[in-house]
Amino acid sequence: MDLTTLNQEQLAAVRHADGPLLLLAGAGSGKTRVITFRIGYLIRQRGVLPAQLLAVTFTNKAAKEMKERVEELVGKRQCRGMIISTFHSLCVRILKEDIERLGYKKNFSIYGTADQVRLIKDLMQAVNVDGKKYDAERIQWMISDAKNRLIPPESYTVRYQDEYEYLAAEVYPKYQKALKAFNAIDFDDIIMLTVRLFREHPDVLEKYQQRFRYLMVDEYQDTNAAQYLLLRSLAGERRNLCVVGDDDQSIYGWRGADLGNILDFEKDFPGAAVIRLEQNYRSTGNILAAANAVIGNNRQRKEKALWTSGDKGRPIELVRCMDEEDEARVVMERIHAERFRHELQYREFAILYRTNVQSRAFEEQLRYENIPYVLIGGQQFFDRKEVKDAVAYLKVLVNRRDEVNLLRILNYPKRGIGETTADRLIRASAEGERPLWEVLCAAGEIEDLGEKAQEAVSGFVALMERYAQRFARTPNLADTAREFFAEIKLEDEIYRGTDDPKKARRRVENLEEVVNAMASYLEREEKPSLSGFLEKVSLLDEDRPDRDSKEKKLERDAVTLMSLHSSKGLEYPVVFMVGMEEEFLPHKNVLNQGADVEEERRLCYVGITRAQRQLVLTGAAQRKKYGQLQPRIPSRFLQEIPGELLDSQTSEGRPPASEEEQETMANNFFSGIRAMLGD
DNA sequence: GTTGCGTTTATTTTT
DNA sequence: TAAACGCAAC
Repeated sequence: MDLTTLNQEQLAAVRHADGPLLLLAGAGSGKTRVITFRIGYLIRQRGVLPAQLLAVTFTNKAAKEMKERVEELVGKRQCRGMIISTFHSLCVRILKEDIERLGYKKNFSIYGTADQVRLIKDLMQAVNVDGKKYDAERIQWMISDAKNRLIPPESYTVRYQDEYEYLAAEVYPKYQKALKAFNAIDFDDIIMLTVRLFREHPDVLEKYQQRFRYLMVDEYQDTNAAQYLLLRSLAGERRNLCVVGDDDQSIYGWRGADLGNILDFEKDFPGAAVIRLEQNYRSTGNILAAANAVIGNNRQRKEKALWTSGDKGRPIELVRCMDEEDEARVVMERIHAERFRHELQYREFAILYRTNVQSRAFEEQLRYENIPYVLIGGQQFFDRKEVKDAVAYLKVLVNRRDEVNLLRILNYPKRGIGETTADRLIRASAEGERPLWEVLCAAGEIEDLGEKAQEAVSGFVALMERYAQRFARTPNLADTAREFFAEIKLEDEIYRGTDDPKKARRRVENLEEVVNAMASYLEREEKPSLSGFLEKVSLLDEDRPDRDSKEKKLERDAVTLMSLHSSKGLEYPVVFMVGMEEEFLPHKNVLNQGADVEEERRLCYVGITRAQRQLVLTGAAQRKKYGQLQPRIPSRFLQEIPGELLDSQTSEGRPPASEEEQETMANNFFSGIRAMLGD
């Protein structure tokens, strides 16, 4: 650990051990390095025990990376007991320990958005009088928003008087009650319940305050009210809280992140030291100048400017294209040309866009040109129906009170428990105020159930009980799961229910991937359990297994495609920011709602600062939308970049066999040959 | 319980 | 344009 490699500010931050510290770290200022050095410094120089350290991040990826870097710095042995995790994993851990104090059982289910929406739909059906269809997702969003602001059901008040608010006010308490009856918690509860646990049971809080002597938080600008309170409680009197963040990179306001947390840190923690890291080690001068110019238009921010001791680099390219197809082609041409001229690998390119749907045109073109790529985000693996079905079975095995998932699998695959039977069971459950599972177990006692139905139900109960026991006994979870899915014939059901055989094949593969994910979980984990696996799945704590997973492990050389949001924290030698048009960036919805354009500008800033050497901005003059051509207007943020930094071009549409195109074709030819040779 | 057809509706970002 | 949904007919 060589402290002399740090600049003055970085060194000051590393050496600040006790008391609150606000580290304002601009993009590319070596922030992660400072955090890891600081952890190392505390352990090595200050004799802090690893178990007394807690570092919190937002994404599993960031947590994993930080952990690896610390281990590399101070040695794996010195890291034993140190916790570096996301807010959500940390809180699940805490809840696993003491949630019984709040009246839940330890085998609680974690509900993701899809589960939540399903439950809310059911509840709305029960409430709904006028037969009008309301958007359950919107209600889900409103409840989530309330939870992020720590508003419990009983305190939810209608402020704007729109019909959705009234509906939310009605549904929210029922929703929360149902969750508890199902022994389930949703994503927002993970944080909110932990805060409540600490507040209502000071002895529990004290336990953790005793343990965690030094707290560190990355991406502090993204914390919401609940997370803020959590940190505050944990920091306690000792106030050894070091937060790292950049108000200019706050892009999760829509998820309840409160920019006030970072802007008011000095007020919340009087006497806090403030250190700014403004020297940038990532990008060229031109790129930084553009970034500074754009973000300078925001009013709500702490004044700062990135600078570099390096040179200006190449100008930023701005390419005006005809339409989305043309845009994709332009990007491909650039990739080929850059790769050729500067001997770059595919993995050194990233294509960034505002919305996930924009990836499509690029994917098509990349596939057409045989360029390998990885797509980050988009349709989540665990959101696919077949995956959710499989996971639902496992969830019910662990927690039989989980009725959302119980109802999901009750008659899937078909086992003779039709709608009428299900309705009768549900009614019996409601009338007797007993959990649905108990009713199922006692199906024989329900008179209005036919003999056949009774048999079907008890068969299902027996099946679940049998496998619950097997899972509890065997260490070989993956094999048991495979057998389980085979026995209930999930695969057959997929083939039957999918007309396109190709799609069916895909889905079956996805089902297999669930078992594979479980197998790799078993390898990694010291004391594996079914509920442990489900926890990882719910928190998306695994590299998402998709059909590329094997190759991906070999660090495939591929172009990266992702949203601007997912790009935060990453860097690439060449970055394409595509779709630089009004209504994309800033996004249409933001404009309509008259909401915060500043957050969109920050998003733009995040994108620009991902680029190390070369930044290419593209936009289309027209674009197909819902099958119709629409004229497009260049993004207002482009005008905020000083003209002298830009090299503006117009794509020539399709020039008949230009030099560049010939080069493209030649490259395609060669990459085709390489592909044939198995390169 | 399923299939097929016509109609509607899109509209952001994710732990 | 495309996917998702509802409804009617099997």
